[in-house]
Amino acid sequence: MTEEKKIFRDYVKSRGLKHTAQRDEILTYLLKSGRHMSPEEVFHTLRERDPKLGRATVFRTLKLLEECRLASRVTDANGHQTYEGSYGKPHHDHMICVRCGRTVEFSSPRIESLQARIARRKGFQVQWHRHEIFGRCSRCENKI
Amino acid sequence: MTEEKKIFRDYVKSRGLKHTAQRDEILTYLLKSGRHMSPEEVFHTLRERDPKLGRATVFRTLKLLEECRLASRVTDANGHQTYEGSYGKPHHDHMICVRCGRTVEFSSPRIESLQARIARRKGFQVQWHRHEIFGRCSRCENKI
DNA sequence: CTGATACTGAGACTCAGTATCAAAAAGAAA
DNA sequence: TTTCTTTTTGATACTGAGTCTCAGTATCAG
Repeated sequence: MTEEKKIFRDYVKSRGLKHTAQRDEILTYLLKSGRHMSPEEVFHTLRERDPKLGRATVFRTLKLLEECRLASRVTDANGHQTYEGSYGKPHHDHMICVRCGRTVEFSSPRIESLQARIARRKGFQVQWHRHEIFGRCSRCENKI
Repeated sequence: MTEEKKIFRDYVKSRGLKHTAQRDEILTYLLKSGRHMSPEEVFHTLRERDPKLGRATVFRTLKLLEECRLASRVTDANGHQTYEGSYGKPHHDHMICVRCGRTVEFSSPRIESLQARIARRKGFQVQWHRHEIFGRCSRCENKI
């Protein structure tokens, strides 16, 4: 059993929740894919294997995975929410290509610390942030 | 006639579009309010004066105002889109209180330039970005 | 004034996400 | 393994933001 799965089981147990086959499937699929995925995409793919899987379960589970920090939520170029497996990954933000949708991760301790300083100055307690840069990736630079 | 209205008329004309009473009302209202407003809020308020105003017109017009840089779009704490009049305002980002919804503007040339450098390094052509910090504002710091 | 064209509003539609609730599954304890 | 409580599930209906369509209407250049 992977590290992530153990964390998930522990989290679930510690909160008095229950471990289920559906939750396990969703976690497994998200981890395996290694990409950003929309709830809808997860739903449709897993539904092919298990035609009884419900939409709501997927949404609920992804939210749960976000809560226990195994997944993180990212807004894509069209304003929709997607999730990515985030265990062991340090915090990072995204550049999103408006043409092909490809995302490139970036992180900048210097931006983070400037951000923290600005917030402090305005009396703001930071809980989380979202820093998304939209534009064209190198591959799409000169295309229509 | 305000500067903004002139810009709007010119933009509309230059694109071969037409100036209408509805568009004017929506622009006027957005400018007067000076706040971030959801399309729905604009719609309901203006609808009271003009019961024939259509939802779609509001959405279309706000998008048009965004195109000609008279308004800018900001995601609120619940992930919904809002607009604010942005003419003459330099670019800025937002800190959003997750308790009361209040937004505080900030701008940091240093963050902007770090961002530009990172993008350049990854071969990314920046078109726009969104940097939103969520947390608690000073007034809500100690509340439930 | 007139005609070409853009715009409008009504309403149907889409799509992401949520609420509800009865039936099913989990898992602790016996 | 059986029982019992609690959580979870999936079907379904719903919500709310935003889009599409289209017939009728307004704008404005000539």
